[in-house]
Amino acid sequence: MFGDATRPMRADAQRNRARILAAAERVFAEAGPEASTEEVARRAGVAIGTVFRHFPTKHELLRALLKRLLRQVTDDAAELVAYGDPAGALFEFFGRLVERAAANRAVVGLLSAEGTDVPVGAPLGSLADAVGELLARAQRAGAVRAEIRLDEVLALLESVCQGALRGGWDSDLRRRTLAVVFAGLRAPATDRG
Amino acid sequence: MFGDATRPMRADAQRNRARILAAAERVFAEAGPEASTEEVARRAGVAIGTVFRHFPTKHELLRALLKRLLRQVTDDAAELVAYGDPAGALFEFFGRLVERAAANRAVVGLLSAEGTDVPVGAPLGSLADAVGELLARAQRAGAVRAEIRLDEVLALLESVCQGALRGGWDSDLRRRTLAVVFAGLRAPATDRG
Amino acid sequence: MFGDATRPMRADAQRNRARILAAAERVFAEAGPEASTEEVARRAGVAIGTVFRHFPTKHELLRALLKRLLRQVTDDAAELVAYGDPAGALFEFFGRLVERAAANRAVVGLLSAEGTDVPVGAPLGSLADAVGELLARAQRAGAVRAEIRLDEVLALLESVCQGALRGGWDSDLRRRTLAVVFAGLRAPATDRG
Amino acid sequence: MFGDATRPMRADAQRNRARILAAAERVFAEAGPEASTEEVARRAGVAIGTVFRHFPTKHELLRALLKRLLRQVTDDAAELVAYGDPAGALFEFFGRLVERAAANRAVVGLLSAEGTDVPVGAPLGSLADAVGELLARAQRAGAVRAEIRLDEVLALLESVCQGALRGGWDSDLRRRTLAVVFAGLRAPATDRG
DNA sequence: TATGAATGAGCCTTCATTCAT
DNA sequence: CATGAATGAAGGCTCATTCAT
Repeated sequence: MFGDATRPMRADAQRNRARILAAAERVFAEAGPEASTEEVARRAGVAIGTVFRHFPTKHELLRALLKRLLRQVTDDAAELVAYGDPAGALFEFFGRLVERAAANRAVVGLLSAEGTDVPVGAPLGSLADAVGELLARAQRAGAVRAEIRLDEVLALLESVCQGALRGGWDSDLRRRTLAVVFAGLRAPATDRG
Repeated sequence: MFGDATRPMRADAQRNRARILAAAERVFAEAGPEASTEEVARRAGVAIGTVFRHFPTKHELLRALLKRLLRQVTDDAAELVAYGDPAGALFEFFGRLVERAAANRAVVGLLSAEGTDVPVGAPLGSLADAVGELLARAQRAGAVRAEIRLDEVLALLESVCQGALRGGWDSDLRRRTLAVVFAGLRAPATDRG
Repeated sequence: MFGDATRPMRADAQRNRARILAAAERVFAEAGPEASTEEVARRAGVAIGTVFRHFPTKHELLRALLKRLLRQVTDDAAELVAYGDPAGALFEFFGRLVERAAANRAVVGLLSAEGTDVPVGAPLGSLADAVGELLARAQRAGAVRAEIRLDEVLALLESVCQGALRGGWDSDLRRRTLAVVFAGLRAPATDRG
Repeated sequence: MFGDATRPMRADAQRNRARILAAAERVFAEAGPEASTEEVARRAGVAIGTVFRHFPTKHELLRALLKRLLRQVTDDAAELVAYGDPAGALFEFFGRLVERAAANRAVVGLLSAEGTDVPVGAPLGSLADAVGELLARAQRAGAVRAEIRLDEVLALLESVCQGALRGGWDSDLRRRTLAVVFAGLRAPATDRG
């Protein structure tokens, strides 16, 4: 009657919620957002109804996943803004994100949120902001050419993530591919494209 | 049952086959491979049965499409090998392909054939060969750094195609994004990534 | 397991049972028997499990509701038998019941119990008895034609309840519709009542 | 290319469409609109896909059924307007409709279209018009009291249909119940309801 | 006893594929 | 050969009912 208004989630429910998210992450990472909710349930070891109790819609499940991922990624960027060396931080972030994308199809949907029907909304803006900050610092530190703009950096980010995901690159190829992109961002004044 | 082994395809059958491929190209270009086969039939102006008579499986239809596309693209590259100026040909090819991909979701599946469940097989090799030739010439002409290898060029190609497709870039963004990649391939000695 | 056979229900249990019935009445009155049990629980302010502890089946819950309603209605009739004026009591009862039905979808299921899969059983008999008594008195008082039999009165009762419920009649239409029925029951030229 | 634009439906398709409608009529007549489409398919002896090919939505199936029914009923009324004797036509129509409703739950939904989420639209107006015409003629012929209005006639119609459906009346009870209603419509001037 | 999470059968709908016409 | 109707396996989602807490 009185006491805490919203009780903490029951232990088993919390466990299941976590399991479902974990399963969903794996499933969608592997098969993309077309993967069936039933498969998620199977992988999580719960009945289909349980998935829908926690996420009333497949859409919501995806959103939850994407938001979590987005938060992680944004935090990653923010952390590099705070502590990283200005010159390398952008490149470091690039590398981390691409690596993550290679293992997680969902990351990719994240970056092309506009094209998906699973909009992540405002949080996506914060990622752009964070990357913008990394870019600005790198430029002030002279590590990236001044005329580079945020939108092409984001475009490159998205591209390489997509590529890494689809292409099944090994870590060496990933390194060399990124090296080219970094060289493109860094090169002093040679661009006569 | 008896008589000549393989008759040449009847005229109307051949016309239908072509129409179906054309329709499929448009449909999959617009809506991706998830588009329904029925829609392809509708657009081709034939009945669904006809589609399945020519391509016993949706899979096969996609394969046929991809092969055709691959051939076109490969021809494009070969032509540039033959007539283009060595220094700019690779970049020109890059630009053309990305542009095509932006308008054709199928092109993208093409380049990440390995990762998809629609393998294109050998023909993919010829594209790689042609691009390899373009790369070698560009490098001999001093337009691309010597240490760049074919696989990262292909990786970049695929990446930017994916990005252009998913991101819905306008032509300006496309130009600037490619400029960075080209700078990365070209830049003299700055790469210490 | 051991000890006294049937303990009187615990106070809080009894309170819950009442709350559930009240909530169910409101819910089913508004949304019909298709309304979800969960909604009943929500409205009653109890957990779904509690509903099923008191009524092991949705079916049983409906039966309980209908029986209660039936008792109320029957009491209504009995009261009119005892105190009402013979000539008008049947019509008064008719009017009250129809009004009730217009606001309570469940009442309707009640009267067509035979046709529903929620049989109310014996209690329905008492209603018929009470209405029979009202009819007999009205006939003795010369207010209703002698050849009218109980079953058609019940049939009319049910009909108009159904109609009022489904049709969403306003009170004026209800009055005029009942007027026709009453005119039909009343003796042709004898009515001076 | 030229020739008839819209070919007549293939024989088997037409047979199936008819079977589905027939099955649907039976199923919904028995179990109401909540009955499952799967059950309709089963009863029609076709696969579920076939039902949805003919009626892309359960809703559409219901609409088709209701419209057909409505047309039949309206035709019935129109015919009585044209050929029937003014005095008896309204009562004859009443009787026919109630009889039909007793065997068909759908008829009932038809009359309470407002309350359903399967609106039949304009056609419902024509039924009201036709009944209005029957009423006007009956009144001019002196067979029905002048102060009776169309809406209470429709209300009674709906009520008795509902009642007949739900109550499972036999033909004798139906006759006697209707007799009361007719008496109410006809009785000279006694109404003091 | 009460709670509310878990279950799983069942519903509507889509779509690749088959087959009678 | 072409047609297009029929098939039936999924897929997303709901809800009565059960059972661990």
